[in-house]
Amino acid sequence: MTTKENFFEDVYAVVRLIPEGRVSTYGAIAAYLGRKGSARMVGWALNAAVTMPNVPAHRVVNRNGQLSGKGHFGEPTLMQSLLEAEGIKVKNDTVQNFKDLLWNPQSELL
DNA sequence: TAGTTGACCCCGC
DNA sequence: CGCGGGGCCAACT
Repeated sequence: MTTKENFFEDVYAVVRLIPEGRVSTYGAIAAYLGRKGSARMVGWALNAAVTMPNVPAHRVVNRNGQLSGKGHFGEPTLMQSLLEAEGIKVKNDTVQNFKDLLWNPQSELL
């Protein structure tokens, strides 16, 4: 009763630690949790994160900087709106200057 | 119970 | 340089 919930909570914790105006990637979070290569699980956790308040899942994008999960925010424009509201420029469902805004838990939290 | 899908990523052809 | 397949772990049907 603790395994999966622990994994979910862990993902939430990292996502919540993402600074405002920054973005992270599934692979980075997955690697930080030890599920390196299992980035899909991070996506699953974030899917459940929709029901979790205070979890800025909109700050989590794929390795390409694209808003992969924008279609899961209820409205396809919500994710982009939230990112732009934080000062992040989004164009064509892709984070501009993504490389510079990328926030890596393994490096930043270290 | 078993099969398929999924907010992904990497390698091979 | 473009396309396809495999790998990962868990949830859904």
